[in-house]
Amino acid sequence: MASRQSPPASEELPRPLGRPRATGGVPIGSPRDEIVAAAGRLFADRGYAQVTMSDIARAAGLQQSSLYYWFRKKELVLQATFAVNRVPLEFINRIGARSGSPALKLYRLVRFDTLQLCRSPCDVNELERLAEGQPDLFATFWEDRQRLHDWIVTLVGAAIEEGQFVPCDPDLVALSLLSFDEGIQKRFRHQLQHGPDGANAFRHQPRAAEELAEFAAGTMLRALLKRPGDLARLQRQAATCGDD
Amino acid sequence: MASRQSPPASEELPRPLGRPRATGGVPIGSPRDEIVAAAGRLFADRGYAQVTMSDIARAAGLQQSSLYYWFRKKELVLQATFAVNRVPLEFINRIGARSGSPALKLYRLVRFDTLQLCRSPCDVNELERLAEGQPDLFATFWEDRQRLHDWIVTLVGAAIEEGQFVPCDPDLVALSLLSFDEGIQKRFRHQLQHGPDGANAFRHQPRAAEELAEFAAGTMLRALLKRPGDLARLQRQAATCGDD
DNA sequence: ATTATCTATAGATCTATAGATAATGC
DNA sequence: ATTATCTATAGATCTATAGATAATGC
Repeated sequence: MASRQSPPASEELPRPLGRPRATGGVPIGSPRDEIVAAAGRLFADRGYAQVTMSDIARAAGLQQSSLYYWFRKKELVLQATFAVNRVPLEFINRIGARSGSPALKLYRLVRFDTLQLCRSPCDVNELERLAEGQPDLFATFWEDRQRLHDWIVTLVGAAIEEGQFVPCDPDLVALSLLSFDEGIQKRFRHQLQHGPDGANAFRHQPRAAEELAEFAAGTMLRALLKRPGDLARLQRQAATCGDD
Repeated sequence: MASRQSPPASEELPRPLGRPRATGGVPIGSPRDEIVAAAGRLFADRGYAQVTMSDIARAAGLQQSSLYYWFRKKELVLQATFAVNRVPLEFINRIGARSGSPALKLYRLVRFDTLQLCRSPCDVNELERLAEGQPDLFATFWEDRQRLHDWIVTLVGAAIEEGQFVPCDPDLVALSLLSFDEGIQKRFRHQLQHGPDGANAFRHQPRAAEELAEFAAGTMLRALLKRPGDLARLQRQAATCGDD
């Protein structure tokens, strides 16, 4: 466990294998991880389609074609950026396993999903478009999302059953919740992409992802609860055992 | 007013000016309108970026380069498809002028906006991305959207003032409402783009734009109303004087 | 002469591949 | 020998322009 992770910091880095980079730079960790990190930042900044392999290479200190040593296709870079933060489903299971009413679980779920979408490297709408052409590459992402949908349907059904929610169509609610999260995510990104100065930026106050996630969950739950007054208690419960 | 719009249908169409088309086809109305209509269908189908000038030309019965006689740039085609259904702001003014509580107006607004986004030729997210690079071309679209945002802020503020809504941040509400509409719109489109068979399509029941719009407005209003029981009356009021 | 089309192609932009090269490891 | 880079470039795909051409209108 306490294996030598690195030699004393004062010593010189051991020269890595292979031909040295033209930039003279030396990768700190694994070159692959550095590429993925750089790509993630660029995708989040400009959107996948607007980022070229040249951009990624430059950001990672490589020539364009050297990227192909690590990733055979551009889509594989994106895939890798998603593999990095693939906690969602695990987290969903954790929420599911914990105690609490269906409403509380739903609150946590919406909050978490919004937050997670805001933080992931690329706009879910863009991923969707890419996934159309490459069903296999992004299969896990869509499976996760589908499972989330199905689980929301279950939770909403249970909450109606228990009389906690007003009667409604669970499938329609699930679709709406996810749409809401995705819509919020998009606004959050857009706000980042232009900054407060841009003439094209929407003029609304800048919002933190946490604030948006909390508000989204609160709004949706209030709409669903038979007694909206219960929301405050729900929010206290969701806050006490901090999950994210 | 009763000017001859066309000769009796049985007669031959008068040959239009210019070199005949290679396909032999003859435009029914204005070639420009036909191009815009064809482009609108294609954009809605596949998304703007996935449609090339060749695609549009073929759909309109022309060679690719002939398009440039009518539209100097691809973006201008998109702009024209939006000019076609540019009712939104006018409609918003109509809602504003009519009688009714702020809550009722907001209900109508959300419903209308969702419907309008679902029906417009291209995904609002995609338009957003394009508008970044071409601020001037799509200025009116963004102005409309911004005005919508500002007006929602006003309405929400008024509803809080009157004690109809629970206390909340009007700017955050406006941002959320528009995000919701845009998210719903995206799902609606995706459902269309793949049909019920596609392996990548989200497995939720297919929904009509009207149903989604009604549900979105209802959900959001219920979340905001101090007495959620008022929603039913609101919906009756919104239904009686059919606006769309 | 004017209009609306055509054919042909320049030019830009990316992805991806081929093959050379400069390190280390054994 | 292996590894990881480099340079150079083929190939694909689109947008947009240049200039020819085939109609009608006057």
